[in-house]
Amino acid sequence: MTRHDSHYEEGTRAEREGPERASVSKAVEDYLKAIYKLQRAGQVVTTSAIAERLAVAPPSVTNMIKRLARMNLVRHTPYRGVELTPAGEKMALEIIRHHRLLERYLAEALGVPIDQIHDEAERLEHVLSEELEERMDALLGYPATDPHGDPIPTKEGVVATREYQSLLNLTPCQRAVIRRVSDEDPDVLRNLARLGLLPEATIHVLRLEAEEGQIVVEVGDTEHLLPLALASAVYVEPCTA
Amino acid sequence: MTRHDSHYEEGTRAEREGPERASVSKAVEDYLKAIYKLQRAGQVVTTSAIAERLAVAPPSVTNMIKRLARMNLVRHTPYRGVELTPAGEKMALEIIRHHRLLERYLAEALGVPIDQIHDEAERLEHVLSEELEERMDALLGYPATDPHGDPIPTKEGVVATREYQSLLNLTPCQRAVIRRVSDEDPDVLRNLARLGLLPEATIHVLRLEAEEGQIVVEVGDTEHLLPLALASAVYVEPCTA
DNA sequence: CGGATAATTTAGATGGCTCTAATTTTCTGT
DNA sequence: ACAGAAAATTAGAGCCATCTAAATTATCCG
Ligand SMILES: [Mn+2]
Ligand SMILES: [Mn+2]
Ligand SMILES: [Mn+2]
Ligand SMILES: [Mn+2]
Repeated sequence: MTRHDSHYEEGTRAEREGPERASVSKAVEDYLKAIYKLQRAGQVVTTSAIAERLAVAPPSVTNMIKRLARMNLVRHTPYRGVELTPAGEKMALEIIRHHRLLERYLAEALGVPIDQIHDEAERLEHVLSEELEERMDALLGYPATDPHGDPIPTKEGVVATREYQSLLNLTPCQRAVIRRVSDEDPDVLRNLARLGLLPEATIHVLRLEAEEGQIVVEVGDTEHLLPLALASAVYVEPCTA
Repeated sequence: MTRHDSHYEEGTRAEREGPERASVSKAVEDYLKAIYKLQRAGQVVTTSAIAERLAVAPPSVTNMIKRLARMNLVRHTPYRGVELTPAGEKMALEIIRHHRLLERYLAEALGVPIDQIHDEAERLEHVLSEELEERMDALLGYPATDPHGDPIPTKEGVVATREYQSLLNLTPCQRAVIRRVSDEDPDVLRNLARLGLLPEATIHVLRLEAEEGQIVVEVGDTEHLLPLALASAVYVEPCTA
């Protein structure tokens, strides 16, 4: 064979991995992330909790757990649940860092609406290189949180967790700064964004209309009737002054 | 079971595909792109050519070709080669569009060096949403080419192919504008970038030193001895004036 | 033309990730 | 303490994408 040195333009480059991090599949990364989130939410992490979160069947989870255990990313006690090893936690935090940094980048640099950034980041997080991560981070000025107010773990895997209280706990006449909004439901998020109820905004609780299931708040100069469904997605830090 | 509506933050969203384009795997996309490139380079597209380009074994290619044929993305004549169907070509162009748009975005918006943009784009191209594609395109002002000078196919799948002549064909004293540089070899690319020999640059050929295997060119105000290895990667449009 | 050689395909296997159905273990309530 | 329910695992299967070794088909050349 005359080995004509492959003339390609955008084909796959020859393998030359270098001293990169252990490359794992998107599936593995998603499981680690799910386990991390469940673990951090308290309680022991069960097979069914993972299955529900990832929308897969329980046997798929058992199967994957065994693989993760073989890779020393989780510790598994059969019938009892899993726990991330330090290596597993490190990897989970790396992906979460990617996710939140991407969310911020998408919102800030590309103007993607806040209710769409999650899904975009969900796909991009698995293919973000360290190089690009660093560039985005620098370009954004090394942000501490994503647009939902969740902390961005550092490159070293340190995450500054802070608990804020629900807007529902505020009493009339109180002022507070929004610190976090739940990124669970895109619809809720879209509505919060429409009302300007996003992290860093200052709000003023005018009155509670519990019977009617709503709260009257002032944002900027306008009053809003806030249904509880929306209010419960907002976490705040009361003004001390 | 009490179906507690899954409280997740960044887990996989429930399936609600909508009227998206037929989602195919990264592998399928890579094969289509490879076939497109080979097809456009003339001749019939053989199993071994694809295998070499994608760095996989020939039986893997045969296997995938059958799958692509079943999906009506290629036409396969056993032992004779493959050809993209219109649907297959459309998909190939879509990925190439992603790739080149991403290259441009990475270079322009994130300052990624030109010799690194290819590999980054290679991973990102498979997860770029139409939404993001549109935003990047707009932000860049709807560019016609990528940083290597290759045309970016339109959303409709139209690609403006132009052939330029090699810098090697120029005669002494001729002036020309660089229109394209080969993106084959990152090292070559890095060296070209260092000398300012990138698309849109104007060069002036001072003399050919064929025996010594180099060309003396002027870029901006400085002279460079250009080894043939570099010169052969540069394609130009001679100045008519 | 026909044999050697090269290209391609077939055969058979593997790993990753998923599923359903069946089984086993754990939990819970009386 | 134990029966029934719930949760987890095992068993068995499938699809995707890859591999090596063997068989088949095409090409090339004397
Ligand atoms: Mn990273
Ligand atoms: Mn977030
Ligand atoms: Mn697209
Ligand atoms: Mn390019």
